Amino acid sequence: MPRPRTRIQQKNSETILDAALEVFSAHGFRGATLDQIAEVAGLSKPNLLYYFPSKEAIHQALLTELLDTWLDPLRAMDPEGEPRAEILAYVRRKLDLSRDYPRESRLFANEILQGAPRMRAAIEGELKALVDEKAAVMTRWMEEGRIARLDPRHLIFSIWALTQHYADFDVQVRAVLGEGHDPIAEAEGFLETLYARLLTA
Amino acid sequence: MPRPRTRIQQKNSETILDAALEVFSAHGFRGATLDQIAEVAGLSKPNLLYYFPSKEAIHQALLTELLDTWLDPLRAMDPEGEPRAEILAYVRRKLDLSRDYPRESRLFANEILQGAPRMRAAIEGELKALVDEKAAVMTRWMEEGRIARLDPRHLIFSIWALTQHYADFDVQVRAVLGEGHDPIAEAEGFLETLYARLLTA
DNA sequence: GTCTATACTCTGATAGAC
DNA sequence: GTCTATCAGAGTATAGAC
Repeated sequence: MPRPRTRIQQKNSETILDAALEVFSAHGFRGATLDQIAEVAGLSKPNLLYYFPSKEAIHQALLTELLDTWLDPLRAMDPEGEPRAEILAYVRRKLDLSRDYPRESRLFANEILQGAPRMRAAIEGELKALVDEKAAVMTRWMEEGRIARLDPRHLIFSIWALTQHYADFDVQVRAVLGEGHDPIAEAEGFLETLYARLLTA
Repeated sequence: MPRPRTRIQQKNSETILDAALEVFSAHGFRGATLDQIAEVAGLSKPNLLYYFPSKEAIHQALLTELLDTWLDPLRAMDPEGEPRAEILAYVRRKLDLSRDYPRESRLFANEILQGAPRMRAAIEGELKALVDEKAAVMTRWMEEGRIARLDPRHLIFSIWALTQHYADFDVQVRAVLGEGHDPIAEAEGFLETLYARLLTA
């Protein structure tokens, strides 16, 4: 993969990655083909492989980029802030990701669902470390009596599950709700109520 | 696919379906190969195709079987029961599915994640109808003041998301918790608390 | 009913002209 | 840098012996 130096290289790399995100997130790694990605990108298949050495490399580039986006909302939770507000803001940020980056959410879900074959290290390392850190903060908040006592890790899991559900299971959510709904807008109110009640001792 | 008449046909069909569930749930439809399924089943590849006409047919057989298993816990929610107990029992049944049938959960997740290409009709039909029916029951419970007012469909989504997360994202959950945990046992307590607080007005 | 051998298609990747 | 042509391997499915 040539380091993107010229403007055209920069642009093509981005075009490829965007097309790859579209296809990988919809079909998984194995289900996606270079032909599809090339078609979406508007480039020839050999041209893809001029910018990236292999299909695997394209996928890896996406995952690496993804991890930061994915962890940012939790990183931004301020240990010195007001506990309830911090947690609700975290929920809102995660929900924003489901709204604005549903393809990234599905890429991530595909990867975990299949046993995280290409992300195991990041999950056991970076992700776990961040959760440990923030779980400690939440535990302190609970000991100070500022929010209700709960298992902080399962609390975090619940936020992941409830927010990502609206991106990952979008088809099902829309099918069940029928026409004329904005699932994520509705979810925002629902989750606000849920966490307000849950965190009140 | 020969209707399983003899005992050996019955047995082989089941062996194949079990092997297929193992492989499809771990790798998705495209990611799974007949070679893998044959290997797990301990049969030859052509022998698989003696029992089922195609890879697609094996997958379809699994999905059809799956839907009933999947909807049963919600079907069993009794409109005449005690509201809080009925909903908590539903949560527990769904969590039992995540514990006892994680492969089925991942098969379902893979299918929805990729836009439900082979299940759309069932989701828009059977699934939606059941949710509509039970949402009406919940709405009545709310109007009678027996549980807190909430959007009943998002309440159901929350139960799906929170329980299936422990099967679908098992790798991540275990990586974050580290050794010496029983994720689903812990989740049971957490979710009991969550829904007790949520349903209390 | 089950196997070996094989046909045929798809797909990731490369060669080489321009 | 981009394209056409093509290779090699994998994968679904079938033919036909036993």
